[in-house]
Amino acid sequence: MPELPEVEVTRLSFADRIAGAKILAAQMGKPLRWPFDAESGVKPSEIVGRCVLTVRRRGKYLLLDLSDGLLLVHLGMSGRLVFSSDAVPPAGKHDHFDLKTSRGLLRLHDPRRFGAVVYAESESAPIAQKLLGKLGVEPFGEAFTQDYFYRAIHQRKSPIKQVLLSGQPVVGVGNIYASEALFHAGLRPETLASRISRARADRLHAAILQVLQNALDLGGSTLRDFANAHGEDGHFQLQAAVYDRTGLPCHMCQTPIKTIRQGQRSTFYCATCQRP
DNA sequence: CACGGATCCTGATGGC
DNA sequence: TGCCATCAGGATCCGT
Repeated sequence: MPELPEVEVTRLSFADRIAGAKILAAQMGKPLRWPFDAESGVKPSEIVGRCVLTVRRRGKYLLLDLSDGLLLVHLGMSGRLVFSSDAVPPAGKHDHFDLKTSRGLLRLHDPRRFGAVVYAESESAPIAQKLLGKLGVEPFGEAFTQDYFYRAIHQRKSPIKQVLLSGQPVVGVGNIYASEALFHAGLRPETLASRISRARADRLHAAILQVLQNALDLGGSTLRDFANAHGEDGHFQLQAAVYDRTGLPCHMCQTPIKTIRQGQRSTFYCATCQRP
């Protein structure tokens, strides 16, 4: 479910409220993508008594810095975090991680269980490096320049849509925003990344930033079940230009939006507004 | 090494 | 109603 905007919206919705909280209990439910103690050997109960200092984001991961060590949290496809200071109902069928703190309960709800909560001693620990080490640059970071982007995609032989999804040149762009960015850049998703001109790469670079920023401003996309940690929906989906609009008229030219399959994922585009 | 495909899991939806 | 196939916001692993 969550791409960069949704992860960042989630982070912003509870980071300040949990900062400084003391951990009173930590419990895992059903297994997630990786065990909590993968490579570290540290069990949930061992972080009791530590404090949550800050909540950062790297790509689609949330990093909870503890007074000792950190937690890497990933929402996968269907994950959602809820943070509440009020009385909270007992863990349900799809609640797979509870972090009880002095400021409230942080709970991971994740029906498909592609998400993860993993402990690492530090960002340089093997497990942290395994998960974060190969990520591309942050779209809103200084390293994401037009030069960098053009050179990076110029070396890639795959269709540009797949390159955006790979998290390689740049992190945070998932299935919704890849289609949206390509629409705003007027680029066909099947276009081989290596064949994109500098001028069009620049347009795509700008489109990625614009689409992600716009989604952030709107609180993310709520297609099925996304909500921030307060339980509030996002509104980006209401203005998606192509995503999930198969057969509906393009807002720019009225041509029906097309869907294709790329690497087991749906891609949406306008065959008139977007050129190879 | 870069690429494409299979894969993890549960639930919603649509056709018959 | 039931059954089956397909699809869903991710990303790793494995074979080529």
